[in-house]
Amino acid sequence: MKYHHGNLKEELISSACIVCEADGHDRMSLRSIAKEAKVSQTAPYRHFKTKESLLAEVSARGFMELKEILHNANAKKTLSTRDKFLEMGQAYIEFGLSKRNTYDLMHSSVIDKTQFPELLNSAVGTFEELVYVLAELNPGISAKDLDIKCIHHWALVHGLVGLLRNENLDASEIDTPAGNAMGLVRSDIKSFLISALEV
Amino acid sequence: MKYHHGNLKEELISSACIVCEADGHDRMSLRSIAKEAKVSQTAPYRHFKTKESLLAEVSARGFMELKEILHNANAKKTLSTRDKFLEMGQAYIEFGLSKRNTYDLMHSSVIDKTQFPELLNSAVGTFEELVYVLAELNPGISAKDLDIKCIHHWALVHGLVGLLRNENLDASEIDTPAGNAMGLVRSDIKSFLISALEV
DNA sequence: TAATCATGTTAACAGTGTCAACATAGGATG
DNA sequence: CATCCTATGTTGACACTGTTAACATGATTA
Repeated sequence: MKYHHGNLKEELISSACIVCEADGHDRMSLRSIAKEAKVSQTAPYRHFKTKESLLAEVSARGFMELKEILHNANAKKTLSTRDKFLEMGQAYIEFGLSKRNTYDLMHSSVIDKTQFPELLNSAVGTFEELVYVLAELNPGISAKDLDIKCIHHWALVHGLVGLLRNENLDASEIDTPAGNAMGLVRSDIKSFLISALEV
Repeated sequence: MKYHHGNLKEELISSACIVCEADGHDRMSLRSIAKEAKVSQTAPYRHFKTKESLLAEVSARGFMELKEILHNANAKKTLSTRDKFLEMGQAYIEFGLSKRNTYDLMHSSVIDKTQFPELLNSAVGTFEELVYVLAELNPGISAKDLDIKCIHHWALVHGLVGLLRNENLDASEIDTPAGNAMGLVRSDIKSFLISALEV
């Protein structure tokens, strides 16, 4: 039994990523992931100043993964620009729905992002990928209008993820117009995007 | 010193509303609001099965307040239907930004809304107000298309609140295109809505 | 070889949600 | 009016949390 773990920081982060996605960041305890790494409950404090800073790392990885997903969607050379754009929208939404709890953390207020610059950089990546494709799609647009258009579309997909994630409205046993519409949208995200993104 | 408080449930809820908005729901403890009501730390359990169920009450009040705000915006008789619609969008966003932490709770996953039917009803209220004005704005639209349009616009304002709330992007000392665009949108929400909602 | 320092451990503190057992008072019932 | 029931309060306890201080270990470096 060696006293020093050797790779503790990395193991804590990847373990935290798994637990956060499985249980939600608010139900993850530092002690439990320390135990999982077969290490004392205060060992994580040699690598992370606080629990928040470990969560920041998890969040940053989420943003990086999302950025890569968006980048891949935008890199499908067989597609038209418009289709790449739609593909990105769909990929974004699917990420938000499949990595539900991680996505939650990424936009949670438990992390004060002004204190984690590298996290901020990761978060901005989402925006940048959108800029590329929208610029291609709107030749001659002013920089300001382009930025606003990005926010518009980012807000749309981000908001849709938020609504769809809220299982209160659809998939509940209660039959409401809102719930039914949610189910409709969820079952065919691409059609929704086509009707919504087409301005 | 009377043994029975007389109005404890109501006092706990309204106290929780204040604390949640001030500190965020994750930093609110049952014990602290019990102490604030000058009552033992387990007294709340006579009125709420769990902390979650008290939070559900707070969330429900948030939805009710939001519904009223939207209703008032939609009831301004001097405005055209289109302007009422814009007014609602702006009111929604301003609620999300001013009642930041409450809005957070309302869309948080710490409350399993399927277990709180009255909360679900309140949440659906947001959707209903939107249905009214969009139906008026799109005469002859099919029920299905109307529902989808509602989700579209709801997602847009909901998503925008989420992005603007994330102080990581604007108001940070770091100068990024995303941050600048956020500041632009925030400074003139109505203009943004006009450009975004106009399909 | 000796010292330094990153990285581990143990012990402790204050705080949390929650439950079981008990106390009180006010309204219903005889 | 006396009695009991029940809603509502309290005390004490449990297991858990994040976090800090003090100490231990062992690899790197002078």
